[in-house]
Amino acid sequence: MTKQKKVILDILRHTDSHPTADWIYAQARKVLPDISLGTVYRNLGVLKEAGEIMELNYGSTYSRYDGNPENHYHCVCLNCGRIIDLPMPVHYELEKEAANSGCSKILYHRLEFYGLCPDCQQKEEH
Amino acid sequence: MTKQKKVILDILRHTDSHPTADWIYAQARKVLPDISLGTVYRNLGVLKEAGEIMELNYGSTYSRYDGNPENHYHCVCLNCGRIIDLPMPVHYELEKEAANSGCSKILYHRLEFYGLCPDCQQKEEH
DNA sequence: GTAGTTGCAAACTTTTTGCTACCCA
DNA sequence: TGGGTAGCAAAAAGTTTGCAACTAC
Repeated sequence: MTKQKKVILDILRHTDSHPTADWIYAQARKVLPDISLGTVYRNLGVLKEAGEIMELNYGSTYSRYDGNPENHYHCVCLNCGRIIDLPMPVHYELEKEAANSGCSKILYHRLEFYGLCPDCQQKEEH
Repeated sequence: MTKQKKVILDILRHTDSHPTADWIYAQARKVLPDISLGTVYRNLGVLKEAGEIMELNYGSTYSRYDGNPENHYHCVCLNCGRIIDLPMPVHYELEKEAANSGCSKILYHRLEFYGLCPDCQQKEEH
């Protein structure tokens, strides 16, 4: 665990904003001004492999990262692009159903809802 | 509707392989040898906007396209990368639940299962 | 001491874009 | 004849990689 990796993990653990690699890089530079973008990507890859974080790619050309490795569901705002964690229970029974529909050996599933986040919804009402 | 757009839509409507832009380009060139990759991308974008097709990006650096614009669920094989359609019903009640958890104005949702496809599952057993 | 990691920069992949020419209603 | 597309090639955007120097243990 190098200090670079620690800083990156720290940043992800202390935000719920599902940031991009670039944003993480910018934050990390505030602590380690000489850190490089390559190192950020390398460590994000290592942390992902280790199951410490998750990589999300919901309808974008770039990835976002999630410091919470437990399965949980997301709301993706089609207006501002924000990704919000949803405090709803994970429906493992869906995996049984999918298995019966022809998907063998399911390890996990992902569920995202696309719409408007509360902020954008409110703005639209004005 | 130019002939290029028609060919691209035709290719997508007649496969269930969720192909990449590159694969579509290769197929299209068999019919229209002078078609360019830029045109493929442009038309995929237009068709997506028109709701004729869907763009999928499940854990890859590149997108795949789905000629079936109706919401349905997928099984992503972690071994061979294949994406399979699942003939299970769409659970719209999940959207109600998500709305109650803080996601306003939900337009649609996506659900994917990650695991092994029947082929890879079988190979693993040997 | 050394195995693994960094910073840097160049390379790579996928997708987008600018431009001129073309096609067809 | 003119508005919308195509083809081409160059550029953009995001990510990965090779390498010499450096770190952490």
